[in-house]
Amino acid sequence: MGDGQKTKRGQGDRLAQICTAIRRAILDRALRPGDRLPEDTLGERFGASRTIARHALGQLAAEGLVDLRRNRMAVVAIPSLDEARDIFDLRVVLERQVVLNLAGRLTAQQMRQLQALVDAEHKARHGEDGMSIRLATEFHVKLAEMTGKSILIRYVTEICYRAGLALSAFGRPHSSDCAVSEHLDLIEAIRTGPPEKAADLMEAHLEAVAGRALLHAADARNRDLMEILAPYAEPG
Amino acid sequence: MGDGQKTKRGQGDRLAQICTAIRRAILDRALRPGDRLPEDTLGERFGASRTIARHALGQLAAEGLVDLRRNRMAVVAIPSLDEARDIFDLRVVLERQVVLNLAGRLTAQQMRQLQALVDAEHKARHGEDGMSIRLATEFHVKLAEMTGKSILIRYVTEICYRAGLALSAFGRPHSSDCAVSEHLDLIEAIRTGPPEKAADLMEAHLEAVAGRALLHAADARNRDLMEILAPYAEPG
DNA sequence: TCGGCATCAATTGCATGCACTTTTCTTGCG
DNA sequence: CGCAAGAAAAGTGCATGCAATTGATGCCGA
Repeated sequence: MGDGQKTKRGQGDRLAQICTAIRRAILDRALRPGDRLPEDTLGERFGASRTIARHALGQLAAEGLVDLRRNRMAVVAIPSLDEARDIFDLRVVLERQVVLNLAGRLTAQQMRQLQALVDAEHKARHGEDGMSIRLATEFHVKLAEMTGKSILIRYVTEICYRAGLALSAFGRPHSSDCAVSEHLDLIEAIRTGPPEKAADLMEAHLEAVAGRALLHAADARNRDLMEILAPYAEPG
Repeated sequence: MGDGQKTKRGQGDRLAQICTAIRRAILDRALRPGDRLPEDTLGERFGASRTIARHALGQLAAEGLVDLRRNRMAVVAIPSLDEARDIFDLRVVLERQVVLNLAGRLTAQQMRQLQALVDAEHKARHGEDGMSIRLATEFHVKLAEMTGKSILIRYVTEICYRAGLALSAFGRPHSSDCAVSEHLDLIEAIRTGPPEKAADLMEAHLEAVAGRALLHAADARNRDLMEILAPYAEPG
């Protein structure tokens, strides 16, 4: 064992490896909407052949993180503003469910885990902005995982990543996307509060995030060309 | 044009073709939980190589319809009773959203489309039971599509298929899984009623379906071995 | 200088081949 | 007669090769 460097080690799942790497890169804004993802490059980077990279891109496309058009190079998905809104709308619904499932049932150990994640967020707050989306997402995903319901976990995880992508597309770079204190309040509400109240807090939290990021997004960028030109289309 | 039979025609997407074929087969109960899905056979059946079949299986696994374990043959997923319950729980939440989106906004044409689907269900009612799940599912999926929200559409579609699989695993063969009249009531409620009321009706409808199928499922089959043997474990 | 067109490098789509793993069948033994 | 060990068959995991498509480059005429 402890052999050289590549041939037999993580052999297990380079596919999953590629997927998670790309997901993380998207949350970190290292990959931004529209960025190209050539199969060769991907495969080469991870010591796999195009076959694997291709398969990974297929999975990511199924998750809505990658756009895959025939005979064209794969690109990181470019969410429209409407899609972004729909994503956050549904995210609210799903995460409300998470909170309803969890309210009043957190074990001490789970509390500790969540606390640790929030601490990490707090520390990273002093660093660059890029990591904040990822850490915030990890918090929300961990919450979902605590429900133990695999379907809910999968959907929440997926939609959190897509929301992160939307934030990357529309959020202002320096906006504090997920206020750390809000996560703390959330934990407290889930631990003590009545389920409905905790769920409402989650809803408010997510609305706040979406609001901060998307409210005036149309002013800032990515507007449809039609929309941009509309005012200029009047005769005279 | 009008060439022979295979080489250049549907070339476009044999992958999607395989996926939809398997999905339909699952809803029709032609494929049942645990059925084997060898790559070769699949590819051969659809005039594609294993590469494509493999990719298709990957997609279906991502949707939760197929179980994919390393070096083992793919099988149609075998939902546990808990999973089945979680699926229906989340399905209720998602389809409530669909109804809330649609309530009071159906166009005349949309009404006609839904009516047509219910008619088809009514006709098939006289035929064998197998088709009823698929037609009922098509009704629910069509409703989701009418929201125009791609994320909602994707999740509802997926969860409907998984629910169909759960029904296939636990539902009694002769149970009328989706009462046709309930779908009619649903349409009416969505057209006229206040959103919340329509959503409640959808919830009641789905609870009824799940209840009919899953309530006593544990009595009928698929019990855990531990559970089965528990009464016999007493000493003496 | 600019737009259209041919050529070419880069890239995807897919099948096939080979190594390895699992499953099934067979055969010999208790 | 059952059953376990081993051999053969079937199947998966993955890389690579080749044809087809695309996007870019450069050329030429206006």
